[in-house]
Amino acid sequence: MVLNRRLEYGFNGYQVPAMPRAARSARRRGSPNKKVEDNNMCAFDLLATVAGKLLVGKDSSPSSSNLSTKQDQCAITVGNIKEEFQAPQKQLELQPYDQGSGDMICLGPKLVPDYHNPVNSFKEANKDALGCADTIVNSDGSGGLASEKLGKDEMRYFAEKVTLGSVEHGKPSNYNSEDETKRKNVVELLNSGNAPHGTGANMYSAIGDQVVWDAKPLVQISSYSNAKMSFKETEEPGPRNLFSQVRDNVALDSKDDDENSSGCTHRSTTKNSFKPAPCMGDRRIRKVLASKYWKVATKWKEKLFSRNDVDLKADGFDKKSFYKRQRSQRNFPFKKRKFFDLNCESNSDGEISGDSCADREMSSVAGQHSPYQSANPHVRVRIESFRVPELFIEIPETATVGSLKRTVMEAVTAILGGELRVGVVLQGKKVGDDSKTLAQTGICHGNNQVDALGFTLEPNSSQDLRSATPRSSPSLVRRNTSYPHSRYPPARTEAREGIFDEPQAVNNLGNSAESDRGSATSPTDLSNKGLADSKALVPVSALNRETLAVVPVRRKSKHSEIAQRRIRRPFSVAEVEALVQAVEKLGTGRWRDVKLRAFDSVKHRTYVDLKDKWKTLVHTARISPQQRRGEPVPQELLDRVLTAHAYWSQQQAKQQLKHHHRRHHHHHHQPETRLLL
DNA sequence: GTTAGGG
DNA sequence: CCCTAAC
Repeated sequence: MVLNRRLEYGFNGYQVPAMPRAARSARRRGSPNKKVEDNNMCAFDLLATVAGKLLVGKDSSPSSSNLSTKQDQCAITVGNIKEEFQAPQKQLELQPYDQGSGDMICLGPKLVPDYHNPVNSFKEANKDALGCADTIVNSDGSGGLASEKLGKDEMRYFAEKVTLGSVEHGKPSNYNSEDETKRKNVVELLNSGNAPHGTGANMYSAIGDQVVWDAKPLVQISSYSNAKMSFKETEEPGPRNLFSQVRDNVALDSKDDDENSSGCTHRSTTKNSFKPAPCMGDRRIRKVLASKYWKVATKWKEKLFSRNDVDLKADGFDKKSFYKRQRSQRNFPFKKRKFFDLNCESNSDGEISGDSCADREMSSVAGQHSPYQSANPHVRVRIESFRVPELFIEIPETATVGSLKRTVMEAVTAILGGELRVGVVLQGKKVGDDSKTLAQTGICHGNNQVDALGFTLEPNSSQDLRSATPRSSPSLVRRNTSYPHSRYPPARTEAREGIFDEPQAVNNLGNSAESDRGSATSPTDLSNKGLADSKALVPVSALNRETLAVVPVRRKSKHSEIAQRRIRRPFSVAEVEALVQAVEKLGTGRWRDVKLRAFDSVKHRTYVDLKDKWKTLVHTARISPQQRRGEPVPQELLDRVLTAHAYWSQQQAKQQLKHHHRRHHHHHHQPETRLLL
C-alpha cells in the first residue's frame, strides 16, 4: 500500500539535510552565550537552545528547582548566516517538484484519535482538506515527515499534534504515479546528500512551527508571524512554507492594493527553465495561499503595516553595501529559487527587481527605496532576534532529552502563545515613550545603522501593564478594539491551556506548580521591574489571536472553565524505568509515595498517572510484543514489571488475609477482652 | 487528598 | 487520560 510506504518515508526517516554542515556544527559548539545564528534552525532547535541556556549553571540535582533570573534571559538570534549562503546548494533538481506539487502545506487542527498510528491519524484528520487523499506528502513531493533529529517518540508526539498534507492550488492534491516519481526523485536527492536545504524539510519546519503553536495554526499564524518577524529573513525561504509565504506577503508591503504595481519587470531570467511566469508575483502567491490563508496574511499585514497605525517610512538603508552583498551572493549558482523570484518580481521596484529581494538579508531594520515610497513613506522593519522571556524549568534527571525539548518548547510556547509585549529598542536603549513618532524617536529614513532598532518580546503579564500602555500613541501594532469578537476573553485559548498547566515548564511569572488542567494561571506581576520603562511595549497577542482566527477557535464558554483534556505525553523509557524501580521498592498500593520518590519534580505526572501507567505496563508486559504499540519498552523492564506486580499482588493478598483474620479475631475476642476489662 | 478500577 | 466511588 502506498500509504504504508509513505509511512516509512515519514517515520523511518530519510536524513534530511535541514541545514548545511557548517551551520550544524556551528550550532553544536555554540556556547550558551553565543547567539544562535542559524536561519534554518527550526523552532524545535531553537527552543532546545533555550533550554541549554537555561540550564547552564544550574544545580542539576533533580529535586532542586531551578530559578531563573534576568541574567538567564536568552537572546536568540536566528539570523541569516553567511555560511548558509556559502554552502553549495543545488536546488535545481528541486525546482520542478516545487513547481509541480502542492503549493501549500496544509496545517490542520489536531484531530488524532489514533495515538499509535499517526499516519492514519494524519489521513483521518486531513480527510477534509485532502479529500480522497492518502496524500501525506511534503509539498515538494518528498513525502512524509523529515525526521532528522527527531526520535521516533518525538516524531509520534508531533504527529499527534500536527496534521499535514499537500494541497495543490488550494485543492487537495491527488497523489499519483507522477507524484510518486517526483517523490522518489526527491528522496533520491535527499539520500545523495546533495539536496538543497529545504528539500523534504518543509514538514520538518512545519512540524516545528506547528508544535510551537500547539497545533492551532490559524490562530497561531499570527503569533507565529510576529515571532517569525523576529527571525531574520532567510536567504532561501522555505519554498512551501506557509508561514514564509505569509510573511513574504507581508513583506511585500501594503502597496499591492492601491498600486497596480507596475513592478513586473521582465527581467531576463537565466536561472532556470522551471521558473514560473514572471509576472505572477504577488498575485500568484496570493492564489497559492488560498483564500483563507491569504486572508490571514492580509489581516495581519493590515495590522502591522496599516497606515493608520504607523508610517513606516524612510529608506535610510545603506544600499551600497547592500547591493554589494547581494552581488556577492550571485556567485552561487542556484541561489535563487522560484519562490524567491516571485517575490522579487512582485516587488514593484521597477529598476532593480532582482536586488529588491535582498531586503531579506538586511539587518534588523532597513528601509528601502520604492517608487511609491515618496508618496507614502514607509519604514520597512525587520526584526532579527527576540528575547525569550525568562523561564525556568524543572525536570528530573531521568527525563529524556526529548522530554526536555518538549518541556522547553511548551514553556516557550506558553509564552509566545500568550501575552506578549513588544519592546522597542533603539541604539541599545529601550524606547520608553510611545507618544513620540518614529521620526522623532529616530526610527526613520536617516537612521541607517543596522543595529539601531531592536525589538523584544516580553511577557505581557498583567492588565495593569496593558493599561499602562498609552492607547493613543502610535504603535507598531495596535489593538483593534472594534473587532467583533472582542467580547470574548482574549487571552485564554486552548493553546494556552495545557501549557501553563505544565508546571514543569513554567516561566518566571509565578505560575508554577499547577498540575490541574484548566488551571491556567495567567501571568502575574513580576517582570515589572525589568519593564519599568516599557511604556513602548504594545500588547500584541490578543489582537492577533482574535483577528486572525479564521478557523473558529473553540473558546471556553462563559465561565472559561471548560476542562480540557491534558495533552498526551507518552512515558519515555526512562520514565518507565524510574517507575518500575519505585514500584519495585514501594509496591503497587502507594502511588503517592511512588510519585514522591520517582516523579516528585515532574509535575505533570500525577500519582494517578503513575498508577495508570503501571496498569498499562502490566498489560503491555502480558501481551505479545507484536501487539505492543508506542515506543518499545525494553523487555527487561517489562519482565521486572511482571515480577514486581506478581510480588506485590501477593503481598497485598497476604495483607488482606491478615486483616481478615484480625477482624475475625476481634470479633471473637473482643468480647472477651471487654469482659476482662 | 489517596486508592482502586472502570471507561 | 478521565471519572469517581470509596476510603
